[in-house]
Amino acid sequence: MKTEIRSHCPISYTLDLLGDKWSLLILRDILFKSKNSYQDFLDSEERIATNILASRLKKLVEQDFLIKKRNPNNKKQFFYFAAPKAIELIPALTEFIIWGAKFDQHTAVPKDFLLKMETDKLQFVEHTQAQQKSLLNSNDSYSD
Amino acid sequence: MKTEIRSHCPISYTLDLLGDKWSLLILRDILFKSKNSYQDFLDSEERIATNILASRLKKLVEQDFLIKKRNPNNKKQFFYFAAPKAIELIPALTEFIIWGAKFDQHTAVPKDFLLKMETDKLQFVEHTQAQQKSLLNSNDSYSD
DNA sequence: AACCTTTACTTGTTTTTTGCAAGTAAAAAC
DNA sequence: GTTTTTACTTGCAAAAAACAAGTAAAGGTT
Repeated sequence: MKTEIRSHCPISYTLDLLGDKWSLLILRDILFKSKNSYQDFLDSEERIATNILASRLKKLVEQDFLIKKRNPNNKKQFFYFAAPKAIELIPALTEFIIWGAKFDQHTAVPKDFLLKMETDKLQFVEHTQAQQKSLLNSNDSYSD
Repeated sequence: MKTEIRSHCPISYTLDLLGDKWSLLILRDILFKSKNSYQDFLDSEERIATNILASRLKKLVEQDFLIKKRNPNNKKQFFYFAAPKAIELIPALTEFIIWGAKFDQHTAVPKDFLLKMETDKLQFVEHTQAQQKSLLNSNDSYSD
């Protein structure tokens, strides 16, 4: 899978890597919902197709957004962890959360949660990033 | 054009509205590059096709991201202005700029500009938003 | 040891979206 | 009155996504 880069405008570049229907939703599952396996992603309510999921995971690993590791307790299962390139997307995705919650009349985000998130935005971002970094480090020893 | 909403997760919702290959690039042109007309958008280096541009502009107007107005000095030309729903995307797009500039080895963004943007992020965001709001207001009197 | 389940995919086909080339139509300029 | 500008539309080809089904290996169950 080759990703065509339309230009070196930073917004365009980001969209070329991640601006399809599913890549950012997989990253959302990992970064904000503690999901890590193929089956976890399949179970998400947006219902990604198996072939699309497989091809997106492959691309995200190839492009260093995700790191794929065997579950040491179950040789047939793999876990996907956020690499630094993905962890650095947390500020942008946080702004998407704020925007989406503000303009979706039927948003799943509770009002008080949103309010807290907006006032303590930096804290929320840094806390989420620290969480992902420690997850990544704690599994450093695993193979694959 | 009907937009299917996959879920009311705010990230998913945002992507359902804007997560195609071109919508956010049109908004970038308006929000960050002072572009406002059909011809301006066609001239962008990413080379959108005319039919796609027309259909995206229609959708963005229908969904209240953009306001379409006649050029009062040239009856055949239209201008597209960012509505509040688009102006509120500036924080998210700013994070995309920062991310894209950081991870694209060949980014068009100069290092010192990026550094200034990161340290004075809030100021950059608010300045860009204020600019767009005044543009919108100053054209309030135009018809269409 | 044989069978069933879990897990992570792949394959083949249909549908939807995008891309490309050309054409239209009305206002404006010359 | 002819050409140019501006904003599109149309028709067809190519690419991407969606859907349904199948594969294959590891693990668990009897």
